[in-house]
Amino acid sequence: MDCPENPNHYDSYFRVGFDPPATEFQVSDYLVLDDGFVEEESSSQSMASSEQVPGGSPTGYSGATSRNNGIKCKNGAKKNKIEGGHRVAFRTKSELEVMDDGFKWRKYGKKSVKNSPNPRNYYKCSSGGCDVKKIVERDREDSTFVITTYDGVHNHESPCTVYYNYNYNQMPMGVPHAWTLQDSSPHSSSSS
DNA sequence: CGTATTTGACCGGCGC
DNA sequence: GCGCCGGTCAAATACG
Repeated sequence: MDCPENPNHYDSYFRVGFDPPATEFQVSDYLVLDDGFVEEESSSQSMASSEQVPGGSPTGYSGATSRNNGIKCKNGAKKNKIEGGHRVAFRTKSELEVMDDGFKWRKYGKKSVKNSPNPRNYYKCSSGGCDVKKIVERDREDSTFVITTYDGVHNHESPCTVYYNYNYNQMPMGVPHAWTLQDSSPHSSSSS
């Protein structure tokens, strides 16, 4: 998958740790689950939320009217396991459970897991062709912590990220390579 | 009117 | 074989 939004970006994103203008999330744990590979990194870092993009809400996404083109793996046609799928788990300390990465997420389900007293929210990328899923769950011990699990990678760029890229290019501080997307580098490097 | 969100029900997989 | 849990979809509702 070629997607520019691979976990690596998030990693760099956190490492950048530029001071956020308003919202501040503390990443307590950053787990990268990639095809059996699990990396655990406990560090308290400050991260900014893209939802505070000065440009306003990045609602300029293409109206995904085709909500029907979703996966229809109902009758045995269920998708295989996470084959080459990217799984990224974040544990952030935030009052808001929904952290806008700049992408538009559509909630498609909510389920209460027995392991946690708090319900688990299931989000899916609203962009057509992008079957990225996001699972948001509050920590059962500390409700102040939110566990966000990203499943898959975006095959498109988020308007918010592009904005950041554009903005940083003009910023004196420079732009973190993490956000410097390869604007149009569809190198399908199926890293499966 | 259109779109996003909500809730419940259904299905599949796994464990016992 | 049955039960339980997790996950997803689908229809209805609410809001913009």
